[in-house]
Amino acid sequence: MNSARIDLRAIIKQEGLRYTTQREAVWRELQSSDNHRDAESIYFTLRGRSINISRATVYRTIEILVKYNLVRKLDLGDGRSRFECKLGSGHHDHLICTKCGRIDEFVNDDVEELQKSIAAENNYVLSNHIHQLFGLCENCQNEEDK
Amino acid sequence: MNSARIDLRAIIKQEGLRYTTQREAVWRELQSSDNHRDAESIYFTLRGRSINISRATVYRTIEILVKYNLVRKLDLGDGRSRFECKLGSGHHDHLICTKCGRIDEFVNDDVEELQKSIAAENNYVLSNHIHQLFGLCENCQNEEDK
DNA sequence: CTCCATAATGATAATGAATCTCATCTAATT
DNA sequence: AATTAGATGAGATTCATTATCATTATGGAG
Ligand SMILES: [Zn+2]
Ligand SMILES: [Zn+2]
Ligand SMILES: [Zn+2]
Ligand SMILES: [Zn+2]
Repeated sequence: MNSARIDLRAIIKQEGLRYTTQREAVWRELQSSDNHRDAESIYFTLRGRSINISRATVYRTIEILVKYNLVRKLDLGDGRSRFECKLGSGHHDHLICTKCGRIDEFVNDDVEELQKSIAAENNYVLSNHIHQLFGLCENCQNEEDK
Repeated sequence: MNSARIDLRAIIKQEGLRYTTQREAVWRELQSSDNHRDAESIYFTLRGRSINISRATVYRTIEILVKYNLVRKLDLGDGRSRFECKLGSGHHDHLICTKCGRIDEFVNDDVEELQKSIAAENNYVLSNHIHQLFGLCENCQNEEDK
């Protein structure tokens, strides 16, 4: 339910930080809407709801959410960071349509295992990875036929 | 040997473009030095060799090299693009040390096959992918023990 | 070799995402 | 209500990259 909201307040408090309307708004927005949002989009959505917030605060709040592992930061290669709420979904990677920008998610345990062995072979201790597949989604393939 | 240089001249000419000293210099620099160079590094190296070139021309030349598939553009997540000459090495992906910035390369055909099946399952026609593993390299792990 | 059209270059301004500054505001406790 | 330190907003700043445009130089024609 809204355990998520409670989570943020608890974390915020525990760290001696303050639970502000701006922080709550960004967190709710990231939870309730589609994932893979960029900062500008969050900023405009909240402004459109008459919530008083600045770009700087959007960025600062997201930074906190990422720090406390509630939000994942994505670099999809288009110059702006995207963010997705980590509640309610496990680790996944992304398929991105180069034509329409559609983003799909995939989970593949075999690849995850191979990543571990690649790291081991190269004497790396892994912390994270980026795995993104770019191409044409089904819709955009069909439009190519015209 | 220098078939590469000939390649560029041929491509340049074929497109009705002009083979300038700046374009040759950038291409030679990318061929002769370590891979994973950023534009600024190429700019300064060439200036250091008394080659007259501007940042804009470095970027413009790299754009051409990427367009004609001689150079691959990498986004390693640190805010600046890296470039690597595609001659003399097949497709590979990267391991990146988050502490010292070291970059290693890996080739894994099993992963490449899995990428194809993931794309097929999701009805995507793949064009390319980004696969980067981040962690601590061997040296940096040892320094952690201090 | 010289001329010429035009592609290419360089200096600089502009862009855009993200961060920083700092005066002002406000959450949270007393 | 007063207090205080953390949080905010407006605007400046940074940094990589791109755009502008006057000047330069390539490469083909003659
Ligand atoms: Zn599409
Ligand atoms: Zn996702
Ligand atoms: Zn290292
Ligand atoms: Zn490489």
